[in-house]
Amino acid sequence: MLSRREQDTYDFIRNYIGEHRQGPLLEEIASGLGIKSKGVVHRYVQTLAKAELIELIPGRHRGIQLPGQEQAQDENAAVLPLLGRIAAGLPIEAIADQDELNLSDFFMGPGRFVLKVQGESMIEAGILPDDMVVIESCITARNGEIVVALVDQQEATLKRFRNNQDGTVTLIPENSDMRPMTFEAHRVHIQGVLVAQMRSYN
Amino acid sequence: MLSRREQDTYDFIRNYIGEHRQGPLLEEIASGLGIKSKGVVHRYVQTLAKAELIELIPGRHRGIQLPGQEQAQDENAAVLPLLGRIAAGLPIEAIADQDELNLSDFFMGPGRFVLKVQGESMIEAGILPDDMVVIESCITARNGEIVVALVDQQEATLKRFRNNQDGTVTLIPENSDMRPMTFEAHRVHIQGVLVAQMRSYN
DNA sequence: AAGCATAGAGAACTTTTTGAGAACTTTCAA
DNA sequence: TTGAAAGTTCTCAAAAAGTTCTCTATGCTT
Repeated sequence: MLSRREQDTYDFIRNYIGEHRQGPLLEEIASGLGIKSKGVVHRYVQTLAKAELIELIPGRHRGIQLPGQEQAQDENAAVLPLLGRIAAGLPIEAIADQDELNLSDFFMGPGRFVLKVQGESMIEAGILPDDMVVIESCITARNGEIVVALVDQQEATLKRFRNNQDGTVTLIPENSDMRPMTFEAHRVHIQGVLVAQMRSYN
Repeated sequence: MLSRREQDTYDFIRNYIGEHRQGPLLEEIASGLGIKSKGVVHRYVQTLAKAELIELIPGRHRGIQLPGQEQAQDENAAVLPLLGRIAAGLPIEAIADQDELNLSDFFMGPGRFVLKVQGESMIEAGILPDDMVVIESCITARNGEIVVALVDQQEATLKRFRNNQDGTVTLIPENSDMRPMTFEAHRVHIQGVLVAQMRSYN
């Protein structure tokens, strides 16, 4: 847990980098926080680095970075820093460990493609309009999987899949305003199963 | 990471090549930057070459080039085929056009990191437990944005943000079972804003 | 009162960054 | 071919910035 001034220092650094695209000098932090001694700031910066909230290149002028920055300007290895777990319900723990999330591992695979979602039929499964869904091409699905299905060779839809074992299958929307639909199995062609989903807030 | 004068040198070179379609002399760079010693410029140029920001032919007069286009497209760009739109509500159109979705464009950016969601407080915004959220580090947010906020320097939570303009801010969970919480502004530190979300079904 | 954590000042020191310039080698065009 | 022009390699130095100290002060807890 950070003290008040450590938090101030952290906020200043992020603000500065957001504005200037480079790390601040210790003396810039000092004057920004109304501190006269860069030795004091150095102490705070070291604490932040130890908490892995920032990364720093020792000795280097302006050698303060935000985690993950170096990858961003490095190559386009699609890797993001994985900082920890965030409580979306009861607050649990603050930002902590250090790891990496490789986007390729997360999304890529043979026979996969992306579709953009229209409509709200899967909204209760957390799939919203304009989300992108990653589909792995295959022609069979297990019960409960979310699939892209073509009905009567005409309409591709994203639904939860159930095989009724009696020659019919049911496509279930995750939206209480909509009804599941049951078809004879031969009318329904599976195009693929949902393996991932992504959304951009821009 | 470049120092100030290294950056100046790089800017000058790119400017020069853009204008003259050939590399500058060391002495042209020197006079352009107000440096009297070409030895100094040589040192900067070597640094830029080591960082692969420029390419140079040793010894050659005007032997400074910008990196060729060959590195522009690279081998493991995380790209998935984008096949089209899928109807999650009423079935609309079948798989159609051909395009690409670049994962880097979708997710990457300076100062971004990933957190794993715990709890169900944002479930009605389509953010489920175990989803990964991409956060862009910043310390301010606009009303309505979803933010990672630290309350009393203890608890990092994902909530929708509202500034009440009276010295208080409200953090709003997207879950009708939970109540919005209002705090004095100084108790709440924004860690970043939500820019993307992803989920894997494995 | 003693001990501890936080906060700040400032001095002394080290390292990085920047610059000058001399001496040398290579390139290139007359 | 050859000499001026340009690139390369040094050394020296100073300014700027980071690092490491010690000292002081103020609360808070025990």
